[in-house]
Amino acid sequence: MNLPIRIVIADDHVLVRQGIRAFLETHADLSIVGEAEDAASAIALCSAQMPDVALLDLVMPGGGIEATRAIRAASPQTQVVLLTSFENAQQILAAVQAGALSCLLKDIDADALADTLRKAARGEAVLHPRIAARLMEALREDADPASGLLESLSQREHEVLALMAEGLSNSSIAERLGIGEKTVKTHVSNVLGKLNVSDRTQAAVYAWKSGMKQR
Amino acid sequence: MNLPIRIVIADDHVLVRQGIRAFLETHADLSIVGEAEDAASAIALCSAQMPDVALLDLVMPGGGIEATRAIRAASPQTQVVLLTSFENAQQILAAVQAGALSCLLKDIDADALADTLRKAARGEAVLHPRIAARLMEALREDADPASGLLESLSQREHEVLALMAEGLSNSSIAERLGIGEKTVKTHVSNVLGKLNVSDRTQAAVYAWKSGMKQR
DNA sequence: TTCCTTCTCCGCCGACAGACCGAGAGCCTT
DNA sequence: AAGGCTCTCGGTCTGTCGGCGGAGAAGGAA
Repeated sequence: MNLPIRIVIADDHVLVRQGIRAFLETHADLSIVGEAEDAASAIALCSAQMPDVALLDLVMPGGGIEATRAIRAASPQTQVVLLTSFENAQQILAAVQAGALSCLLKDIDADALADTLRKAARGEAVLHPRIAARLMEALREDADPASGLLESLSQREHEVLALMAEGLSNSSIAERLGIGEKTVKTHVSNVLGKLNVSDRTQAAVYAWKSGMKQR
Repeated sequence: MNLPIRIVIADDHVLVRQGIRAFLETHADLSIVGEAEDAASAIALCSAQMPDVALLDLVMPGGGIEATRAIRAASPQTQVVLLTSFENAQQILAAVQAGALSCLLKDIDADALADTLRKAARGEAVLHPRIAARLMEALREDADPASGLLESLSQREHEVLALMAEGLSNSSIAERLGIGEKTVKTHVSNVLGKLNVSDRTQAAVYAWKSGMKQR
């Protein structure tokens, strides 16, 4: 057996921290090297201790996501495992993109938590099944265009928008589609009108935000 | 107990289909209403049978992702569950965005498969833990900018680009940042030069493609 | 100090963008 | 046949964009 895995716990509820500590102390290979009750002290603690794993509550004073980002920046070898009571897909997505490795619900049992922490120390991610399900939902949602406005575009206008969204000028679009530049300008004007935006850049941004796939 | 869950299996290997069928037939509430060996016949079968769940191999002639998309379009009440041997995050992401509900690895045991199918019939998603881990990796990867060119931008230029990427005009950016429009134009010109693009739309597209997050 | 970068701002000017006007041809529904 | 939609193209005009050259102030590095 190697050195014990060094862990920092951050949660704004004392009871939760004590509970987790009590759970984890029954495992000899897990060592709790510090506790914090808000984002700022969690970040400071991780900067000082450089733990293997930081176990953070997603909702805590100062913000669990901000804490994740700061800890990952200050101490890259520290893997962040998030605990959450609720299943908010957007928050979880943001947390993952901020650098969180694993996400667990608080109803997890002690052995599974210990297992997740060991995996985290090795860089292996774990997603709670219910969280995974929510994440799937979220991904499916922002995958579907269904932004309404996009559907009002004609076939040709779609093509023109797609090329606009690649950064092409009117003349380049005309060349690519084999039509006149004046025609392209007409299509562009129609697209701007239908999308309710005032210039091609906003149209391109709209296309990207809507996840227009026809690249 | 309600009506049995109607399932279509699609896999290009006969042995796999027979194996799955043998597994599932031990469950009284699961009814296999058809088998297919490629995307085209799977789509046709689902259009005709309108099953509750389609169990597809991710790699099959015609493409599991295309099959997923077509089945979801032709028979929206059919939930798609994907089976895969490999853990390619990009493919899985694409599959989820094509409308797949759950993703499993082929090393799953029969009871877990049955459980996943029952959940799928109720619209509940299941992600295989190893797939979940890969998905997390992928999400973390395309979250980090690290596009090189972006790092040559100064702080102010970053801010200006971020606002360009939201579709703001020079005057709006000036207003937002509390500086003169001429100054904004200078920054914009510098950004265009550093990013090696010729207009603000291309810069905005670049920002989006690079996954610039500083919104 | 000197040099370099960054941020700020100025004027000039050509080029493209986008609005507004009209119009002909093809296609589909009524 | 009439009306509607789409795609095509034309002209005109105003505004913004973006390039070019210049410049002052502040801060850090050599």
